Amino acid sequence: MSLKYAVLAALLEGEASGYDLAKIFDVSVSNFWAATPQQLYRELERLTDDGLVQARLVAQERRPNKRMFTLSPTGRQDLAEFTARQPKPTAARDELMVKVQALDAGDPTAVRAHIEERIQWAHGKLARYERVRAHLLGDLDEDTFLREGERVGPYLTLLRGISFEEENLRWGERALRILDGRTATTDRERHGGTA
Amino acid sequence: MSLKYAVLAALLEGEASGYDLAKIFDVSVSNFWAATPQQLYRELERLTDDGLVQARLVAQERRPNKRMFTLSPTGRQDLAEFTARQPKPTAARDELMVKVQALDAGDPTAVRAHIEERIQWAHGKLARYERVRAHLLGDLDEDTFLREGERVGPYLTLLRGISFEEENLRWGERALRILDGRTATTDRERHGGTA
DNA sequence: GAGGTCATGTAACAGGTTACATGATTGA
DNA sequence: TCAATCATGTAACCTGTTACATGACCTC
Repeated sequence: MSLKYAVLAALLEGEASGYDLAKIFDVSVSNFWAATPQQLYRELERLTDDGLVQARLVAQERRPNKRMFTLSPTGRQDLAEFTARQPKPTAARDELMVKVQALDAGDPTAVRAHIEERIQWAHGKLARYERVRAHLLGDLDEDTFLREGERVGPYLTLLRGISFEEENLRWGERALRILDGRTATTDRERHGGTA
Repeated sequence: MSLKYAVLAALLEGEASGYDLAKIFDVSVSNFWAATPQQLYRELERLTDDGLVQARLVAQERRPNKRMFTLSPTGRQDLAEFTARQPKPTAARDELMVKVQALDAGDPTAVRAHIEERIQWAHGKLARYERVRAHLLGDLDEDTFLREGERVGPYLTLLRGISFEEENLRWGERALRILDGRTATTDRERHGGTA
């Protein structure tokens, strides 16, 4: 049900094609709501049928035709009412953590490598977030933007995305140190100790 | 597909009924994999059919009968192989953030109230996590446990859950200050300023 | 000429959500 | 007596995932 509103909220930025939305979801919305392009196309179909978005066909030369979608007044109002309703609690789905949970009965070396990949991933995400942040701020400094900017919503969700990835980094580094501390112990036990 | 392994990983703690698992998911596993009781019952059915868990019926007096589930050797091996495979990236689903994203076109007062509720929720989760942490540590201090404890996996995922909720708290407080700064500005503009 | 981007879509299946149902026991 | 706890389950529906298909362009 919330994918619907995530799409409507994304369309607050302006007219977009399904393809555009897929990219927007990939770089920013995915921090709080993940969706595949297929989900988006299906959802846009429904939103158009229900009159919450307006679609117009744009013919292109040398490119396939595309459909551009805009929030309709009904859609905007539906979205506004949604913001007033009480949200459901966060539902996390992190496969890495399932592997970490089972680490001791599994393959600790492989899980260690997965954690390292997560750290690299977080670095990449943070770099992209910094570009999104600069774009949102435009030529304002942060304080001015937060006091007077027209739309702080996207900035607030971005801040949450940034702190999430920073925590991934901190947690990951700590987890690696902990795991290394354990193999070190095993090594000392095996070889007779070097403390 | 990962719910399967989240259940198997939870059964590493020992034999449990569907009802027990629902509680375990509620207090700890839900940080990285949320599931309703109905999902768990269905999954346990499948895991039993596939021989990854063993079920035994326990007749009770004054209580409905229950089925207790244990990891089978096959299940344990399947879980170990799972830990070695590369995890999919995290998929976030946070309805509050959808509302925050649309805040400027919605009901900022209501969204502010949702953020306050999220803060309260985070306080509650943190309190419960501290109890889980004390339980995991037993009578060891943290360093010793991390070096020599038999199962650090659940402790590592717990640390991630704790830092997630602490970030919710920090983000929420900051978001409230930002929103208040904006209504204050509007008030000054309306009434002629008090700076 | 191989792989990436633009741009959309179908179909089949797997997984998640919600509502409902049962029924005894225990504690406020 | 009301609500919560223990304990499981069915059915219907809605969402999410994966594989596949099309086809022209652009860059290496």
